[in-house]
Order: sequence, then C-alpha cells, then structure tokens
Amino acid sequence: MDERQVLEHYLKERGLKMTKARLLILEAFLGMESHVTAERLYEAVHKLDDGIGQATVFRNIRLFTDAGLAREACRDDGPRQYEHAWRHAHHDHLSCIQCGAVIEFVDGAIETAQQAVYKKYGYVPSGHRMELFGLCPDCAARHNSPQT
Amino acid sequence: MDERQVLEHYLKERGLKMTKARLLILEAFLGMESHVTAERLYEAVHKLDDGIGQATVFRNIRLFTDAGLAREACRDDGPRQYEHAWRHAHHDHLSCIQCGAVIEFVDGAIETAQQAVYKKYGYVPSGHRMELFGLCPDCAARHNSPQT
DNA sequence: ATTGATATTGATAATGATTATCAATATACT
DNA sequence: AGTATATTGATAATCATTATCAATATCAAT
Ligand SMILES: [Mn+2]
Ligand SMILES: [Mn+2]
Ligand SMILES: [Zn+2]
Ligand SMILES: [Zn+2]
Repeated sequence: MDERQVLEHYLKERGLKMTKARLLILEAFLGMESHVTAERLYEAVHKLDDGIGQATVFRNIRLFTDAGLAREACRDDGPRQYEHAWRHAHHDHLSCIQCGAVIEFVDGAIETAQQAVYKKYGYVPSGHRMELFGLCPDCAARHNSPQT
Repeated sequence: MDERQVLEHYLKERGLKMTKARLLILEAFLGMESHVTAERLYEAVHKLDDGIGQATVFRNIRLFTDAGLAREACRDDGPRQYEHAWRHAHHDHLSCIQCGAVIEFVDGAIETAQQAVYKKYGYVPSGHRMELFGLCPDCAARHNSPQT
C-alpha cells in the first residue's frame, strides 16, 4: 500500500473526495525532504500549478497528518514543520542551536525509560516529543577557536 | 540571593533600569503557579495596577527569561507558557491529552542516556525539551467505561 | 535636589501563521 | 446526465507576539 492508496482509503472511509489539487500537494510533499513548512510546500506546489491557493495547502497537509501520511516535527518556534510519517518510524531530534543542523535518532534506552515513567504515574502512552539542543561538532569547533 | 536581587543584578549589569511596573510584574509572576501564560500574568498584574499595559507584561516576562528567573515550559500549541526557573531545577513533562493534567518529573536513566546521545554525535549539550503524552489514570478509566 | 541622557512605558499598529467564511466549482454516486 | 455535497481560491478574521513612537520615569553625575 503506497501513500496515494493510503490517502484514497482514508478519503473513501469518510465520504471525502479526491481532487486534482489534493493529489498534486501529496506528490509535492512526497518529493520533498523532511521538515517541510506549509509555506515551502506551497512554493513547491505553486511551481507545478500556479492556480492552487495556499489555504488549500494548509488544509491538505493537515489532512495528510490526520491520515497518517505526515506528522508534526519538533518545532521550537516559528511555523509548523511536517515530516513524512508513512513508513517513517518515530524518532527524536538533536538540533544545533547555532546552524540549525538536525540529526534524527532513536535511542532504545530512552524509549524504555519513558515507558517506565508512564507506568510509574499510571498514564496510558500515546506518544512523545523530545528534542535535544546543543552545538554540532563544526559549530563547537568554530566557537572554541573564533578566528585562529 | 532572592529573585528580586537576581533581577536587580541582571539590570545593573547591562545598564537597564528597575521600574515600578517591572517589580510588580515580577511579584505577580512569583505569586503564580507554574505554567503561566503572558495573558494570565497580565490579568493578575492588572488586578494590582490597572494602568499597566500588556505589551509591558510581554516585554518583562521575556526579560525575566533572559535573566534566568523564568523559562519557557513545553507547549504544543497555543500561547507560550512560562514557569519559574530560579531555584527550580530542570524537569520534563507528562501530559494528559484529554484533561490537560501535567506531571513534572525527572528521570535519571533518561538524562544519562541523553548525554550518551550527545557524545555519540559529538554535540555539546545545551539543554533539551521532552514531553510525554498519554491518558491520565482518571481519563483512562473514563475512557474504558464510558457510561457504566 | 537638579540635570540630562536614555531606558521604559502604554497605546496602538503591524506582523506572521493559521483558520474561518463563502460563493463558485469539482467530484462521485445514482 | 443529474444531484447532493465536498472542495476550492480569495479574502477576511483571529491569535499571539513584536515593532513603533511620543511621553515619561529612572538613575548616575553634578
Ligand atoms: Mn524528523
Ligand atoms: Mn514545568
Ligand atoms: Zn551547528
Ligand atoms: Zn486526564
């Protein structure tokens, strides 16, 4: 089952309709790298068909999220960021506060410890978001030897 | 060194001035429980002195953050949330997606594992943010027995 | 205490991101 | 093809926050 089929199934299931715009936005999204903002997605879509309004892009990336094709990535501030969710497993982020470089990772020990926290407080897990901030190796080096 | 002294020190250090409004907003903030929004802080301040504008509240809670008296709490969406930072150690959040109940916790195993992740990728740690989502015990119970 | 340089304030406009509104149109069943 | 209704694009509205700016308060030096 590929992304288009997932969407078609999701739509049919609740009486929604497939449209030219919807499909185009999906294709644009699939062709972009992770951490896409609605604005950047709109720009990409606009190149393929300049008749598509940006409200439609906002509406549909949101729909894709409900359908399980996209998910909101960590964002500290600024516009919402989306990443692919279909066949893209959960992961957390390690971000450089200087240059913005982002590493995606999964750490077994952390995931296990998180389950223990849920258990301790009697909560039923539904998901989590974790972002580690720091200086990437390059920025750290530049930081320690400013103009040597 | 109490909060007021911290602020005074921070101000003097960079040629800024202490004002009536500034002090009032600080006192209001200190008198409120964690996870305060600028709007709620403004309401509290307004009761003490209705001549204080809300831009001033926005400006000063931001200043407190720079001064190390406040810090931004996790927020998924909606207005920015602040919590006390002076003599309030780092912690993470476990939130109920149904009723919004929030538990603050620190887990040694997670903190240790996070350091290992930093090391693995050669990043210099500067902080992190983690929020676990789920159903609190009450909401989970209500969810399993809707109207029994 | 008076002065003077300047940081601060309150009111309000502006911004940025997202959502709501709505008439026109496209879609998908029959 | 006909029909009910979901969708669209344009645009207005909303929400949280920041910028602008003239008037005022602060504070270190006289
Ligand atoms: Mn990611
Ligand atoms: Mn907290
Ligand atoms: Zn970097
Ligand atoms: Zn709950």
